[in-house]
Formats: sequence, structure tokens, C-alpha cells
Amino acid sequence: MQIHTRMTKQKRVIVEELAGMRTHPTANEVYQLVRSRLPKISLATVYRNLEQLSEDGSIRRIDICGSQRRFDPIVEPHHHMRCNICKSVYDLPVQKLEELEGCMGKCGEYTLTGYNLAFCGVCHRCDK
Amino acid sequence: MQIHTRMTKQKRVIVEELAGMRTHPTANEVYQLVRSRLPKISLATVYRNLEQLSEDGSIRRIDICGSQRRFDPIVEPHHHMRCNICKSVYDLPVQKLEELEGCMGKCGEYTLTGYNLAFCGVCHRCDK
DNA sequence: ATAACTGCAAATTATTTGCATGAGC
DNA sequence: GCTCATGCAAATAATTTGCAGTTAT
Repeated sequence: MQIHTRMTKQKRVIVEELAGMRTHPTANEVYQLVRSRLPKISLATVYRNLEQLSEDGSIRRIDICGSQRRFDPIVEPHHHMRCNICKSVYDLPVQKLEELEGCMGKCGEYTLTGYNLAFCGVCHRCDK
Repeated sequence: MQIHTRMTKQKRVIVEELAGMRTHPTANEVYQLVRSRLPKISLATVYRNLEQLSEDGSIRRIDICGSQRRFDPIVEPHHHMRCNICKSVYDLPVQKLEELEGCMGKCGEYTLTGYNLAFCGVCHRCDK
């Protein structure tokens, strides 16, 4: 980790493309998007920027979805759901779990600082 | 997936070694354990058996811990916490989240069938 | 000027698969 | 005996790293 980070052309385009997306793209999906504007960008640069942006809190990294990491431009607390069939990840309109916030802090011999909650199920498109 | 599964020597030892473990081992950790009793077993066999056992509900697969899948012999609902520092995964003595159960079923346009909740923080060993 | 960032290619890590042989039921 | 399971080796997939050249501050 570094002390100073710089705003590069690549980072700016990554942030711009991610903004507003609600599909929780993987690194490779972000790479494909960004490539239409910066054809020479490399996948490693996308990985490095997504990682750095997660670290400074600009975006949210979603580690709960099986083998592939996903990214979310919305950092405010909310929950996700992953369809067992199509594997898409959606935002969930469940806001009533503030009880979770009450778990933060000291909990037995652990100090809890955050959590990941992911539901699984079937989405409207796959539910026939 | 197959219709009939068989109880092999390898599967039996994997189940026996896993039973009672509270460290949520990775496939490779299970492999190392089992190897002391079955030196010729291969890592692929361990992966195949852990996957099969998760599918038939005999063990629980934990997909929420970053890049490595972990396994838990306890299938009853409970929550986990992963230390940010040592990356260990612990059981959590938080049982008051039954509200989560109330979220199952229809939720907007989704049908929720399960969830994964993992806390992160710092464990007693790393908290100095 | 200097430290951070890039693209590229190669390396790593975790997991899966093809296949010939072996073993439960 | 018929499948399913195994061991091995090779393949895949996701992510990370080394490095020499480039760029933001």
C-alpha cells in the first residue's frame, strides 16, 4: 500500500464506467467495459485499480459470491442476493436488518468491524 | 451429479477427520490431515468428496471468506467471523439474528432460500 | 524529480477435468 | 457386473507479480 495515490486516466475511466452500475461486475467485466474507451488498458491495471479503490473506500468489494470477486460502486450498507441459477447478483430491498449493526464492536472474544451478508435464491427472470 | 453415491474408504476418512473440527479447514488443509491416514489419496479426491458431501448436506461449504473455500462439519445455522489479520475463521456466539429467518421466502421479485452471513474483525489472538 | 502507475508477460493459487484403473453395491 | 470413485497429470480460471518504460504531482 502506498501513501499517495494518483488519479490516472485509467482509474478515472474505471470509476466512471462503474458509477451507476447495479450488476456488481467482476474485474473482467469492468475490463471489457473500460476497454471500449481505453483499448490499450490491461487487465492487471483494472485489478490494481479496483483493489486500490476498495481499499480507500471509494467502491465496495464483494467477496461473497463464490469464486469470483465482484465490485459495487455503492458503498452505503445494503444487502445482496445471488441467483442460484443465473449467478447474477442483485441488490436486495431488505433494510430491516439494523440488528446487525448492533453486533458491531466487542462480541465475546472478538472485535467485529464489519460483515458481509448475502442471500441466495432464485430471481424473477429464472423463476418460471 | 449422480443418483447413487458410494461410501468409500477415502470419503469415510475425510468425514471422520472433519468431524468436530472448528477451524473451518480449506480443501488443502483437509488433504494434509487425511494424508496422515491415507498417504496415497489425491487432492482431487478430497475436492470431489468435499463437494459431494456439501451437495448432499452432510457438511457445509463456506464461500464467504475471500479466495479460499472452506468447509464446516456443522450444518446447523450459525455465523462466522474471519480475522482480518490472521485470516482464521471462527464460529460466532451470535444467535440473536433470527430476523434473518424471517427474510426467507418471497422478497420483492426474489425468492430467498438461504443466506451467508460472515463478520470480519480482529480475533483475541491478534488483538494486542 | 520522484514516486506511483502502466502494459505486458510470466508466475501463483485454487479448483476442475480427462482418463485408465480400481472398488462399492 | 455395472457404475461410480480414485490417482495422476494436465487444464482452467482468477488473481498477482516482476519489470522496464511512462506519467501525475
